[in-house]
Amino acid sequence: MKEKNAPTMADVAREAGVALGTVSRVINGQQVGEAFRVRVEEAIARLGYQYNSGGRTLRTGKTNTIAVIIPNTINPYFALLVHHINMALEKRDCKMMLCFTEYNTSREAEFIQMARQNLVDGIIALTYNPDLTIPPDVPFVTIDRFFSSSVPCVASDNFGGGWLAAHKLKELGATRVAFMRVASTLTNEPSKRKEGFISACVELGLPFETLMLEDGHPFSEIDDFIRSHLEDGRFDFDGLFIGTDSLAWKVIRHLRELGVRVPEDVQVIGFDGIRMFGDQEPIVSSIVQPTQEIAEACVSTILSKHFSSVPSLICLPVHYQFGGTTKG
Amino acid sequence: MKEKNAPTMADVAREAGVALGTVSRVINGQQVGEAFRVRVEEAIARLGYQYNSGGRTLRTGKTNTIAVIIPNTINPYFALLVHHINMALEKRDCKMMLCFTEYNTSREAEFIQMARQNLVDGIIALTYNPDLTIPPDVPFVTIDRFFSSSVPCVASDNFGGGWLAAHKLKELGATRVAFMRVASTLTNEPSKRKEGFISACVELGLPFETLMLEDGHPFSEIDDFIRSHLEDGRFDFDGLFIGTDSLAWKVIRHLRELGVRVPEDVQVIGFDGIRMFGDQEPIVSSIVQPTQEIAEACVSTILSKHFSSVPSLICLPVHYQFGGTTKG
DNA sequence: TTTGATCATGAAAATGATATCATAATTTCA
DNA sequence: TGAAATTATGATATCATTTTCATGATCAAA
Repeated sequence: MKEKNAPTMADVAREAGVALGTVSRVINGQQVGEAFRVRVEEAIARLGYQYNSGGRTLRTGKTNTIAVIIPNTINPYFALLVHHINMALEKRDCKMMLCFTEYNTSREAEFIQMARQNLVDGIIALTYNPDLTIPPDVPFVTIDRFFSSSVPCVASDNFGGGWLAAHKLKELGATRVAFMRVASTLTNEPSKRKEGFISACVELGLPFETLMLEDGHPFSEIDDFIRSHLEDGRFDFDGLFIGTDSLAWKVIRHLRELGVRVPEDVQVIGFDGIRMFGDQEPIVSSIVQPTQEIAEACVSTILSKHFSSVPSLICLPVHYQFGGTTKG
Repeated sequence: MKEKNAPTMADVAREAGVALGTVSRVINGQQVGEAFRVRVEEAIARLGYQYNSGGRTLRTGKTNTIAVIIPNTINPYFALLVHHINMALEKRDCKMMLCFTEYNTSREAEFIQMARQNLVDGIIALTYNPDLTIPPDVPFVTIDRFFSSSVPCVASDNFGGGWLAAHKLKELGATRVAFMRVASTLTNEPSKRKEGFISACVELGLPFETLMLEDGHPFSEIDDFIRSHLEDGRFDFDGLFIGTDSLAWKVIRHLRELGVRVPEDVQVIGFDGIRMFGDQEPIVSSIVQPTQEIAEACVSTILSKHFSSVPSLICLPVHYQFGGTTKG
C-alpha cells in the first residue's frame, strides 16, 4: 500500500513539461537528450516519484522475483542455503518469494503453480516429489535432483563426498565401516553419497555394510543395528558414514546413550558441514557442502539471459571438516 | 512468466457469452445470477483461466504479500519464527517477502523502502536501528520492540521470563547468581529480561551481579569474568542467567574449557528455547518463547481489517524448559 | 396495470507503465 | 545548400483487471 495520491509518470511528465515516453526512457536508462534527462530527473526528485510495481509488472510480465521452494529453514543446512540464495538474489536486485514444503509432495506442486500465477521470473526448487512435473514456460533450477537435460540442476559432488568419507575413515584407522541413511524410494543426487562411499570401500578393500533406516520410526532400527553389533562388549564397526549431519547428530546421541564412545569406539562422519549458529564449531565431523557456491550457481543460472543454453548439471566440490566425532 | 497466450478475463467473457464485468463478479464472489455464474465457471474451467496478478495488483494496489524483515535465519530462533510466520500467512493465502538485515541498520531502512515500493500489504519487522522511522501509510507490526502506540508490537513476556529464571535458579539451589548479555545501546523489549531478573533477585534476597559483554570481542571478557570469580579452585557463582540461548551456548563451552562444570558448579539458564534441528532436545535449559503464538499474533494483527484499532502491545507468556544445563 | 424500487448486467473508464510507430529535429555527406 | 540518414521525441495502443455508471429487467405494492 502506498500513499493515496502517489505521483505517477504522467505527473512527472507534466511537471517536467515532456511526454510520458520520455519519462519512461529516462527511468529505464535509454537514450534521451541531456537537457531532457536533467529536466525529468529534477521533476522526479521534486515530486518524490517512485515507480509503481503493479503497472510495470502488468506491462512487462516481469516481477524481479524468484520463488525458492525448500522444505524449511529449521534444518540449519537449508537455513544457510536460503541465506546465501537470498544474498545472491539481492546483489542482482531480485526479491525472493520463499515457500516451505515441509517435505510435503503435494505442497511442492502447489507452490510451483502458485509461483507461476504470481508471475515470478524463475523458480529454484529443492524437492522430493517423484511425480513432479516441471513447467516448461518458466526458468526452473533444481538443487540436488536431476530431472532432464532441459532443467538445470545444481548439486555438490556427492559421489566424491562419499568417496572422500571412506578414504578419510580408512586414513584415520577405521577397519570396518558402515553407511547409514534414511531409506527413500527417490533417487536423487545425494543418493550418490552411498555409491561413492561403497565404491571407495571396494577400492580400498575396506569391509563395509549399509543400513537404511525406515522413515517413520528410525530409532528402533538404530537400536537393533547397534545391539546386533555389540558383541561381547564391543562395537564391531569402528567407522560410520551417515548421509546427513542431522541424522548423524541423532545417531551419535543414540550411540552414546547405549554406551558406545564416539570417536574412541566408532568414528562418525556426516554430510553437510552444519555449524551451531552458523559460525560456531561444527557439530559433527563432516563432508562440507559449498553452500555459498551452490547458491551463487543457482541464482546466476536462473537469471541467465540465455537460459536455454545453460549447463544442465553443475557439480561443485566438497571437502572434509573435523568436528570432534573422528580422530582428526 | 506465463504461457505466451494465457487466457484473460476477456477470453472467458467471450467464451461464456457475457460481459467482462460479470466474469469479474463471479471471480470475486459478488452477487451474480445463478445461470450466469455457472456459464462463467464452465468457461473458466474450459479455458483453464487463471487470474493475472499484475493486472490485479495494478487495479487494486494490493499484492497479498507481507514483507518480513529479520536479521537472518541462521539463528534457529529466527528460523523458527520465520517458519511460523510463513505458515500463518499461508493459511490466509498470503505470500511472504523475506528480507535479511544481518543486523545492518541501514539495510533495515532500505528494506522498508523497498517493501513499500513493491506494494506489500504490510510489514512485520524485527529491527535494531535506533533511528528507524516507521512509514505511516502501510500496516507495520514490530517484534520485540515498541516504537509508539500507533505501531503494534508483539513480544513475549520478557520481564516475566527474567523473573522466572531467578526463581528457578533459587528453587534449584543457587545461592549467588549473575546476569549476562551482550551490551547494547538500544532499549527494546528483551532488555526487560534483565529488569525482571534483578527485580526477582531483590525480592528473593538472592545476591546477584550483572555482566555486559562488549559486542565485538566478547570472550576475553568472559575469560576475565570467569577468572575473577575462580577463587581457590571454585567458582563463586552457582547460577547464571544469560540473555539468549545463542550466547548461553557459547558461554557454556567457554566455561567448560576453563574447567567449570555445568550444571554441577554453575547452573545456566538461557532465553529462547532453541532445540537442535527444531525438534531435538533443547540445547540449554531456557526460558521458552511462544514462537508460534508470536507469529500468529503478528500475522493476525498485520492482516486485521481494522488495523487502526488494534492493540499496541501484545505480550505473550513464556515458560521454563529443562535442557541439561541446570539441575532440573 | 402502473409506478417505484431493487437488482443484475453490460459497456466503458480507470489503473500506471512500456513499446511501437510516426514525426520532428538534427546531423552528415554530397 | 539540398537531400538523405540518423536520432530523439510525443502521441497512442496495450497489458488484465476492477469499478463505476447507466440501462434494462424483475418484482412488489398500490
